[in-house]
Amino acid sequence: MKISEAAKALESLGNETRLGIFRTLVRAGLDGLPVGRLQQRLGIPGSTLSHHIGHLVNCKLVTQKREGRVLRCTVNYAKMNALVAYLVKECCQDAGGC
Amino acid sequence: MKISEAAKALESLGNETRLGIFRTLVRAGLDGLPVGRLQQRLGIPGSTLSHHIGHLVNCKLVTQKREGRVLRCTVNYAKMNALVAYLVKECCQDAGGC
DNA sequence: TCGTTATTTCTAGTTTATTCGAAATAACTA
DNA sequence: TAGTTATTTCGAATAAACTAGAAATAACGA
Repeated sequence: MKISEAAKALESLGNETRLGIFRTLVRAGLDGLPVGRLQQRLGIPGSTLSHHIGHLVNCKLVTQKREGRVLRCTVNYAKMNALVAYLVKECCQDAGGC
Repeated sequence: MKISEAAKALESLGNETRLGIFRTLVRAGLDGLPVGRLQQRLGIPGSTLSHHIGHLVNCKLVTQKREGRVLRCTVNYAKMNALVAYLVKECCQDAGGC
């Protein structure tokens, strides 16, 4: 993983609204949640929510799949794992507690 | 760790310049590096560098200790570990690959 | 005390992000 | 096709972040 890619993903998670969206999706498990359900749970205006989801999708932390009228959002665990692996590998070397 | 705290740390690392600073400090190991040495290595103007280091210090990912004329920066591994732990615990639950 | 080195704080210009209403698009159902 | 629901895109306002020169502060040595 390149540093620019990691920074992009970290930046995405580094916004409380987006981290909240992401965490909600994580808690929803492998099935994820439709955008509308996220909106219900988080109480964010649609356009704002869509903007933030777009951010997460753009850096591949979240994927979307259309199911009829509904767009289902799911955490991309592979990407998340790669990010954590990057942090541990590139940014925790030589650490006492790592 | 509260979500706001995690978001703040992630936001800090979510900037390529700061992630570069952080990674350089990690690679410097437990001794860290003085600000001036970071400046030499990264080629960033002093005021800009200071601004970014301040950001990292503010969210406690980096600590600073004065040694005479020099300010030595060191990675706060405990904080970094806590952040990674947060990501794994709060944001990787129910994951296939976690 | 004066000069030098190391670093921060101040200030301001420029860019980028956030927010959300309104309008547009997509997909279904009657 | 018309109506309805789900979601995005557009547009524009506000806020925040980034950058870096210049001035200020801190610590040392002569």
